[in-house]
Amino acid sequence: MTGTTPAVPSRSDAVRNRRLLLDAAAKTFAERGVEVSIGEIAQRAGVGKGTVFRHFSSKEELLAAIMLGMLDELVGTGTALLAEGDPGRALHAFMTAGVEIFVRDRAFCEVIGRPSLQNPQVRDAIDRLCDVAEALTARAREQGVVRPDVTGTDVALLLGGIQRTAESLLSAEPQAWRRYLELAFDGITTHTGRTLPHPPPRHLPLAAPAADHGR
Amino acid sequence: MTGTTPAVPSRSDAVRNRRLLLDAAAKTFAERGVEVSIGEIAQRAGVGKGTVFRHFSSKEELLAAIMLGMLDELVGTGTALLAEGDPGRALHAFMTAGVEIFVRDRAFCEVIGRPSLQNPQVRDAIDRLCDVAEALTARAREQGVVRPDVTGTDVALLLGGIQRTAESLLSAEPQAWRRYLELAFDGITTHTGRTLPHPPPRHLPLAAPAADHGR
Amino acid sequence: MTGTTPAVPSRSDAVRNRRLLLDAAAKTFAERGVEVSIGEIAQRAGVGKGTVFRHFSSKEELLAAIMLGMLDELVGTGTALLAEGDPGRALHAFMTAGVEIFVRDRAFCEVIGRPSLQNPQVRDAIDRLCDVAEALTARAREQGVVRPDVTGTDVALLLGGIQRTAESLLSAEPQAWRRYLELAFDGITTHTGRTLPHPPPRHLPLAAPAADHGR
Amino acid sequence: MTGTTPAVPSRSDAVRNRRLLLDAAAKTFAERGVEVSIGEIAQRAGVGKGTVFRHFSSKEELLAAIMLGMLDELVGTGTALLAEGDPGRALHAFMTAGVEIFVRDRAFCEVIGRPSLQNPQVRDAIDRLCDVAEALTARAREQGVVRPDVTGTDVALLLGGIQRTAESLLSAEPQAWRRYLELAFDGITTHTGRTLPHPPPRHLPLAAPAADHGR
DNA sequence: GATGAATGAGAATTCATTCAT
DNA sequence: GATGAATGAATTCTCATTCAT
Repeated sequence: MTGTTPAVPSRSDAVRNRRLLLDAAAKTFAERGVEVSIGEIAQRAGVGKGTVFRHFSSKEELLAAIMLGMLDELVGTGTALLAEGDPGRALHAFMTAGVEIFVRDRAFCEVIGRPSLQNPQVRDAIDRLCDVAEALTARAREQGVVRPDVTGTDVALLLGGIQRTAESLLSAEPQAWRRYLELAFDGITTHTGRTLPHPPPRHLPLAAPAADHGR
Repeated sequence: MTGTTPAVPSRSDAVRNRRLLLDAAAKTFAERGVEVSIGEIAQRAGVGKGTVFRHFSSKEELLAAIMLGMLDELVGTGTALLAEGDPGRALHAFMTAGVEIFVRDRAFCEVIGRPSLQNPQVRDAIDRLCDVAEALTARAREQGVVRPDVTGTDVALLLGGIQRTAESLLSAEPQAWRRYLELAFDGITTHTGRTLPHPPPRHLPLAAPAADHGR
Repeated sequence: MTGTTPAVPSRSDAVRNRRLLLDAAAKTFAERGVEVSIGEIAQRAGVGKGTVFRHFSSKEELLAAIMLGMLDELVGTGTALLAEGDPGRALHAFMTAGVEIFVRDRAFCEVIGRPSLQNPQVRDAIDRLCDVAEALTARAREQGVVRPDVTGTDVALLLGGIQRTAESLLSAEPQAWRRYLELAFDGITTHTGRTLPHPPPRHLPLAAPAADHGR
Repeated sequence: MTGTTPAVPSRSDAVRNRRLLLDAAAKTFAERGVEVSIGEIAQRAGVGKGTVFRHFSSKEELLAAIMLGMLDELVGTGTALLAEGDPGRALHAFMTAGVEIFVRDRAFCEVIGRPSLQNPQVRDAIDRLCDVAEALTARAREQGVVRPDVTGTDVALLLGGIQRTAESLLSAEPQAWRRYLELAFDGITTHTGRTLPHPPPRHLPLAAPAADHGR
């Protein structure tokens, strides 16, 4: 209903294959990035290439399905953390979980927030992510833990930025991202009195292709 | 003298074509990223494909030449800023210049700090960049503007992270990166009393291939 | 099972295409030598270029498959001739069959015994060829038909030499090679009392690249 | 007069460059075969690529000039050997000198007698070579040293065949060709009573392209 | 439904030859 | 005359996607 591909197949072997496929694709995309060939994913899943295209009408859509899963997992984590008593601690835990996803998954880094990923379901999931990030941020802001001009979207955007900062260190120092998470956390929690120079974004617009770079 | 490719050819037509080529490549890489084909760059420069390979023995080398120019420009800016009286202001200006390069150039973002870029000259330029970043950072640190546990390499790494944070906003709001630059600057200038959780990196190791992601 | 490429695909269309491909490649290599492009072979087989690479992972491998077939055919002929009562006649028939392959196939001439052909299966087939040549030669030697200092490897090497001797005559006189086969056969069967000046080779070492010529 | 390229340039630097070029081309072709690029030869000669084409209107023509020199050297050797008292010894020495050229020069092997080399001057030189080979062979034949049905052209053709026989051994055993020279020499000197099955060729026809294989 | 075979556009790179300097 | 810059056709190989089995 949300595309050309049935969300859930009826035959039991089809259900099983879809599961195998998602698992194999998740692992392969995570390790090798979006450039992996469909053939390799199919092989790793133990199915034929045609089966991939039966379940997902394009590579793009398969990738989107994987992203969706990760985004929703993070949304779930954030939602659960809303129950945590200490708003600052909750926000920190949420950011930790978010950066961990980026650190763990190469394809996720490569496409999240990039114009190449136009899938509407993913956009919706990103909106949900911003919402839960905003909820967590609002609590912390109200308690004075976070500076008043920082939003949930800022927080969501920072996740990828933190991973990117640490990226070249990670193979030698897999935990290096924690350093930059802390730096960023200090940046948003501290109130220096200065106001941030640019108004906070409301949505992540997934810019039109080829427009996110170059003047 | 700096490799297999003469840095500057002697004949006037070659000089002119090299210039056209570098300009076209810089623009094309900046706008479209490293995936652009040599054919497109050649076309844009108004020369044949073969001419590209006469001047640069591979696509990789052409890309490295472009990167080198940008890195050295930034190193020059940083060096000049060492003469600025206010260390904090100098560091801020340096970071602004750095992020601007990332924001302007898609290919730069795609390869800096990634294992795919193994060119030794580029590595040297990155070392120089870290050196000047360290010099600027040390001055600011000594004056108490920057927290004692932040290094020049941290600062260099942050440049890409700041761009990445703003990336998806830039097509709609080209100046949005300034917001995240400020956030990051606050993060490094403020001393909350907490110590950063991971020891500061000394070098940018240009991580071993295929190891910067995945578990 | 004999490498990365399945020796025989299971689907009938694949079997058919593989057959078309091998036939087209064999003919084209035979007529035009190793320099023919994959595109031409594909065209001649009536398939797309990609299909060639599906069946054989590189041009090199396709060529090796063709060579292997011819070598094994000759090994089979030699083995059958071991049952022939007259050892001299059997050896002669083997050499005839061998030179005929060289005469028929340009690519075979171009790569057999050359360092460019490193395929281990082909090397094994050449070893088998030397073995059967040695078996045939030994029988003839024991009967005094062949001089005592001539080996099976000599015989194997002579096959290419005989074709090469006649090569420039063949387009005008397709049977001219028989003349030089006879000359060579007389050379190995006669015992003049003189000893050959160089010790007989045991193996065909497939010389290290770039070392088979030049001082 | 024999082409578009002046046989001998008049300016002294041109004379010198032609010499440098021929020397460099001879060495390079000998070591690396006909596939070497003109650029490499030019570099080795210390001249520009354009200079090569000023002296020789195509790569083909440069190659022919080199071949010509080697053929004429061998013709000279053969002519001198006509003065040797022992006809068998003279023929043997001639063949030794001939095979040595093939062994020493990779490009020579690759093109002599092949349809790709259509140069008329080279054809004439090959005719001269056959003539001197015939003169040497005739003397030996008349003395009963060589069988009556072997001609000078047979001898000329055998030179390449002998090299080809030994080819794959030469990197490990640089003198291995002597073994096959002896075998061939025994073949032509012995008279077994059998008659060679194919009539002797008179000329080396340099077959039309693409016709020397196939069928 | 599953399979994997076929396709063919597209990429980087090489090099003989031409021609402006 | 000498130079070396420019050219562009040609090559091998990859891979998302389609479709016959």
